[in-house]
Amino acid sequence: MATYRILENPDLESALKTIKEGLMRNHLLIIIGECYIDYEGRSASKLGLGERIVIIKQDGAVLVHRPKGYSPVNWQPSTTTIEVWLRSGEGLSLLAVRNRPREYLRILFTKIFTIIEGVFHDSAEFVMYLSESEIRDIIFENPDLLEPGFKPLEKEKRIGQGAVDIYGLDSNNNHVLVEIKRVMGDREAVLQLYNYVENYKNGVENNVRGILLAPSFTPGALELLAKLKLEFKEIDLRKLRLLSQSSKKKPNSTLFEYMNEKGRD
Amino acid sequence: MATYRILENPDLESALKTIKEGLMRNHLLIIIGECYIDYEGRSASKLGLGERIVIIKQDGAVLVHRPKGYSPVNWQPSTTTIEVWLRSGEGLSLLAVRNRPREYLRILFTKIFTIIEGVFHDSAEFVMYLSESEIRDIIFENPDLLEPGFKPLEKEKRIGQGAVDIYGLDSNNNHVLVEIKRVMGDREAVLQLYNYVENYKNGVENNVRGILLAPSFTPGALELLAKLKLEFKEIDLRKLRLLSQSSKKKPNSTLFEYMNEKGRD
DNA sequence: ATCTCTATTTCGGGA
DNA sequence: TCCCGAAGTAGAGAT
Repeated sequence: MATYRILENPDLESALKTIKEGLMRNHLLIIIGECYIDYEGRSASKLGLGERIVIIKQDGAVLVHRPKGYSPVNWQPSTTTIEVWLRSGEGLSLLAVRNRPREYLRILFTKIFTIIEGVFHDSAEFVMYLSESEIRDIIFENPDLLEPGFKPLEKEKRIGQGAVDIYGLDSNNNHVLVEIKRVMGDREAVLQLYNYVENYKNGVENNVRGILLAPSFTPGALELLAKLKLEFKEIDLRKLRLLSQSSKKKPNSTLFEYMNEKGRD
Repeated sequence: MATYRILENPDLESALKTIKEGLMRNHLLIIIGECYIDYEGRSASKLGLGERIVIIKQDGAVLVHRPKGYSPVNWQPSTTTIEVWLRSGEGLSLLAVRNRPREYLRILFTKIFTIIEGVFHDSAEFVMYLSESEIRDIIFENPDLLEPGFKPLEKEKRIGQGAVDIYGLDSNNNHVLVEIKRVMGDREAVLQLYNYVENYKNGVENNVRGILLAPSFTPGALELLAKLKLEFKEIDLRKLRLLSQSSKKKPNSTLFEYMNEKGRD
């Protein structure tokens, strides 16, 4: 059960004390206040005064969120050291340093509105469906989805420095390299496939086909596929999801299914 | 100035009322509580019961954070509709729907520990230094950094569907296509350059050089560069940063510079 | 430790 | 609007 405390409108000394305690104990900290931010590392940035939410997670990750938008404006992934101190007459200073790559995130709070400090528990399992690797496995088990007579031989076959998703033989014993995309296939995906095919041709054979598998394709991708004499095939994610559900044991009933069954009302 | 309120240990009815008001007024909401989460859209996921921080931003973006890690476990970028209602005997249900792509995020709170609801202001300008486009501009202005006698002619020159960073002529009037990476150059960057060069050759000339500019290169990239007869050159980001600082008017003194000058103590 | 590739990538810019 | 490529991408998996 969560154990935490809330400080409202703390003076900076109390804020400092609370934040220091939280950091020492690897607690979660949510600091809401007015601050400046500077970052220097792989790049560098600065951000003027504004009201923000700063979250320091229990593993030391730091997030700075503005009132809008999905992305944090500044951040630090799980950091080795976070220090905090008072700068008399200016505010409360927080420095988060990451070692590899060496990066510095500095926050200067001029006002702190609220601090939440404590321990939160969350050990639930996170399950994600229909990742690319899952699609690859379904195609491997159901090779006719690619084309009749296709014989898949290897998943993640190393070719050069990379690995093609599926390698196999077609009904005429041509070598087939299959690159799979879970989202719309773009030029980048085509270039990836091209690289595998050229690499494989150089190494071994000449009768090599490259097939890009995706739910849809950008015009640029289709043009490039034609130019590079590569093939493509659309996959129907809905169909794959059904196959996936029928082939493996049903997961425990989810809230989502539950809600779907019951509806909202 | 921020205007907000904090509810501690609200019953679900009060929580519902506060969240509804916050949503109606496009306020920021931070909801800390115990919840289940299901997502369905481009992919699908489920997450069992655990203690989490849910942030609903003033533009409708939704973030669900676990106690650890940089990334939100579930989220919804700025959403069209968020609904919330009570499910008697079960908890408080929140549904965030995005239209393109169509995605559903459902959160069922079984307990709500704390809610923060209010308006926060942040109109400060965010400035980022040494983005790729900035590097491109510096090279364009200082072409000798690439090689003596290089004459840059065009930035972001369209070639096929993409655009090469810099196009120009070398001292022998060869066409030169320059692809710039701010981070370590990898195989993908080489393929990108290769694609531009081939496309340009087909279209026009034969004496076309392709040069990849990056602070460093992966072994795979170097191998591929050799194979495809493309060139590369290392750039020194520190040197570029100095050039950039001296060539353009100094930005206002930043907290970062200030701290550097003064030190921490 | 390094390299490669995925991601519910998100985001911004240009056609 | 779609498409393309950057990002302080982060994170996982393989070598």
